[in-house]
Amino acid sequence: MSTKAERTTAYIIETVAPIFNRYGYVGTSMSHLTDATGLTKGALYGNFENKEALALSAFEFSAKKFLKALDIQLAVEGTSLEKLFSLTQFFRYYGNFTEDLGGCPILKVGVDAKNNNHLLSAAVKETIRTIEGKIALVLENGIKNNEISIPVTPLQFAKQFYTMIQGAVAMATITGDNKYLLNTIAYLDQLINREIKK
Amino acid sequence: MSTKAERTTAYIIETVAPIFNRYGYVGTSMSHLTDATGLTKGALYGNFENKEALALSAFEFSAKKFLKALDIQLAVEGTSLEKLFSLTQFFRYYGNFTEDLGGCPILKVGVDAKNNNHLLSAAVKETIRTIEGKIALVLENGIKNNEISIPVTPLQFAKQFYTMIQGAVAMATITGDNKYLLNTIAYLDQLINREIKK
DNA sequence: TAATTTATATACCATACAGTATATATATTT
DNA sequence: AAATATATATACTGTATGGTATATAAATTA
Repeated sequence: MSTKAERTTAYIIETVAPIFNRYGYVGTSMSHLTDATGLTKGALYGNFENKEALALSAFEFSAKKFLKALDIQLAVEGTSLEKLFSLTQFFRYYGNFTEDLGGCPILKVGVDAKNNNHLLSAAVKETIRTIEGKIALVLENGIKNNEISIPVTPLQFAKQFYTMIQGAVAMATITGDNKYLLNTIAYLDQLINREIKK
Repeated sequence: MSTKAERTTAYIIETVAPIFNRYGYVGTSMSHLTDATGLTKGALYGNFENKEALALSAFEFSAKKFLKALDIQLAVEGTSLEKLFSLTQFFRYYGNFTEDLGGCPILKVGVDAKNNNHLLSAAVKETIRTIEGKIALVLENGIKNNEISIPVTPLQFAKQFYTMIQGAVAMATITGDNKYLLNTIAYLDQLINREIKK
């Protein structure tokens, strides 16, 4: 069993993550976080060296949650095509998933940290690389199993695929209109069926 | 000729716009702005009611600059196809254009202001509507002149088109890798040639 | 349960924040 | 150029910021 201290650290991270995500690094104050957690500064600084370390742990928590969800979609039983459709289905109502996280962590933290926090910015880039790699792996297997054929490398296609999704995520986030996601996913599903399905 | 006061107001806006864009609304402090302009708080508050009004004027300045560039691309002599290719070419090196603005104002301010500033957020949404409308108009004319045919309404296609571009802008911004833009534009150019060109 | 280690709360830094009242300097008008 | 109107600089609010030293409380170990 975990110690009380470990549970407190975990509690702080999961409570704080959506706040950092929503309001950004500079937009989130320590008092904001003491309010949300019901703890004092002493507790927060006892568990984390400073605000930056806390924000970094918070992003890593959100990123891990996202990557786990991604894994679940791509681990669905069936062909690579079914895995891809499982993924697009996940993004169709991505808003429901990111609600608890305070928005898409890749987009929010990626844009926010760009000029404010190098460590955070680097962590986001690394996460993007991981995401693209996971999608590329599914494509590779699909090619190997003769289920699909793509005109570029798997990684290149994965990048293009995720870029389109992220565009819809950005537009849906900024405008508050989920149709951007629905329409983009409809487009991608068509693209899979017509262009890469063998 | 404009008065000294008007010129000062204009000078403040254009100096301040890229800073707000780069560091976000809360991430930009008034002292940050007095440093950049070489003026004092007295001057800034003499020309703008408060920080929010200043940020709003700054965004509108950036948005207008972007919309003007968009107009130039879409006003190029030729068919609707040539106008679209002129637009995609503009986005190929969009980073050069947005450098002076402190990044893409739609993306940066759109994501940043979402939970921090309602006025700014509304202004971004309005700008997006304008952008989509301008692209849709080109498509409408293309249909009318029998140059293109699209499977959805012009506005719907314009939204999808801009969403894809914005995805590449987001990924290029977050990762610092312009290839996202180059590859997305290559894809879009292909799409135009193969799917909508008559 | 007592001793000890560890975590949290309190009270406090110095600094930076947005914003303002007023004095001074600069444009503009006469 | 003088009078007037306007814009900018200065000096100052009160509050909030991230962070810290230390006291107190609560876990953990003996």
